[in-house]
Amino acid sequence: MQQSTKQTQKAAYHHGDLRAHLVETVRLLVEEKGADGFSISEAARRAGVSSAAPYKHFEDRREIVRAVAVLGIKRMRQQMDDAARSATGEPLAPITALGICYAKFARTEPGVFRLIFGLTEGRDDDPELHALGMACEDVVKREVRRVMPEGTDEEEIGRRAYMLHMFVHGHAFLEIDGVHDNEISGAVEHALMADIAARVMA
Amino acid sequence: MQQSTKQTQKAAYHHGDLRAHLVETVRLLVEEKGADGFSISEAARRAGVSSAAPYKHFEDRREIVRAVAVLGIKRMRQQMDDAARSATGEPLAPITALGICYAKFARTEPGVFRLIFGLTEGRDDDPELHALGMACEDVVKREVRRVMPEGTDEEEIGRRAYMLHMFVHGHAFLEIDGVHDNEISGAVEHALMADIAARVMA
DNA sequence: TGCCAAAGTAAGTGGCTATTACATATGTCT
DNA sequence: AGACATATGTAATAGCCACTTACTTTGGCA
Repeated sequence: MQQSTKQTQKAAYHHGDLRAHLVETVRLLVEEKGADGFSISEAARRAGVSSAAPYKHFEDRREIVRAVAVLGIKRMRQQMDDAARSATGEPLAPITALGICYAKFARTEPGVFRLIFGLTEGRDDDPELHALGMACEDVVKREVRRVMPEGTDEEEIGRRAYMLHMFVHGHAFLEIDGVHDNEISGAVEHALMADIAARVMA
Repeated sequence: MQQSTKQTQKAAYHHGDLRAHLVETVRLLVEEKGADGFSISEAARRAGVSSAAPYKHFEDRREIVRAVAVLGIKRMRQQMDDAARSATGEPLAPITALGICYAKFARTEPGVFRLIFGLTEGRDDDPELHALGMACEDVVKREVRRVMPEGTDEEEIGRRAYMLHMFVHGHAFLEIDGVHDNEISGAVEHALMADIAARVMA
């Protein structure tokens, strides 16, 4: 049934690809009301199917939400990779770009961003999500390695990458949670990220 | 009815101070199952009252959870203040201590920590919680001000305080969410925090 | 063509939030 | 002391939700 993803064209069965349709509907609901602010019944209603239909495609509620998180983290990793690779100019530009990208993702998809990071439910030490998180970490390490002197200890690289992660992760959360009053413009954020990158890599 | 808080001694009415008893029960449930992982009915059951009883003391579920968050953030602010004031030695010691304190709170009360920071429900731009958050921020600013050259721009102080906050906030979340594999011992965390403090205040 | 498995529905179970109507305890005022 | 208003509790209920079960429809294929 789900060996490929060309079902989109087939407009299969009754409703087309209900599984994918549900995941997208739930993604929107996660953004709209938070991961715990909506019901699967509501998602089914929006998708135009009965409240029992989702359970033909997913074990339970958690699994649906988990699917949204998995797609989200993959999207995030891709964006990080793109941002780092397309950054040019100063040596620290890719690292700065990574920070901006991270914050931008959180701002654009705060619901999914929160979901990804274990808040509430949907991922209690899930191995797949953990592995995908590591894949993001690897992007950061790759860029750190590129800037550090050749032959630098892997442990030191991990330490720097972690510091960078701490920074941007905190920044992302503080911003989407509105903990600080000051609105941060793009230019200010760029300067902040560049400053952080310089301090951490110094 | 609630003009004071000396009800504790009075062991009032049927159950003693059910309001406070409920808040404590819910605090434990928040730690046990997360802010969205339990029901008010469950809390009522644990407190030994009917499922309607909580609604004599709180408007709705959100208000109960909010009460837990308010107590939590007050506790956090107090601990931060204590940590900063009792730190001695190097000039940056209070700032390092603040970071350690923040991370320790998150580790000790991860459920409440997540709750405080707007995740999920219970505080949508709540003014009281926002004000209490600012009170924490003020502690950090006070210590930053003490270290910076006299007469430093308030804006610059805010910027440094924010950088510190970004760091420790990110660290706290990454740790309680188990994003990284490496376990962090007390000594390593101290070194990390001191390193961070030095980089930010440089 | 006829059969089977996939995908859907309707109806039901048990739990949750919150409300309503009712019962009981308490402190106060006389 | 007695009586009342009010604070505090319960039982019963409505409406929603997650999830299950039994049944129906549909598309692909032997």
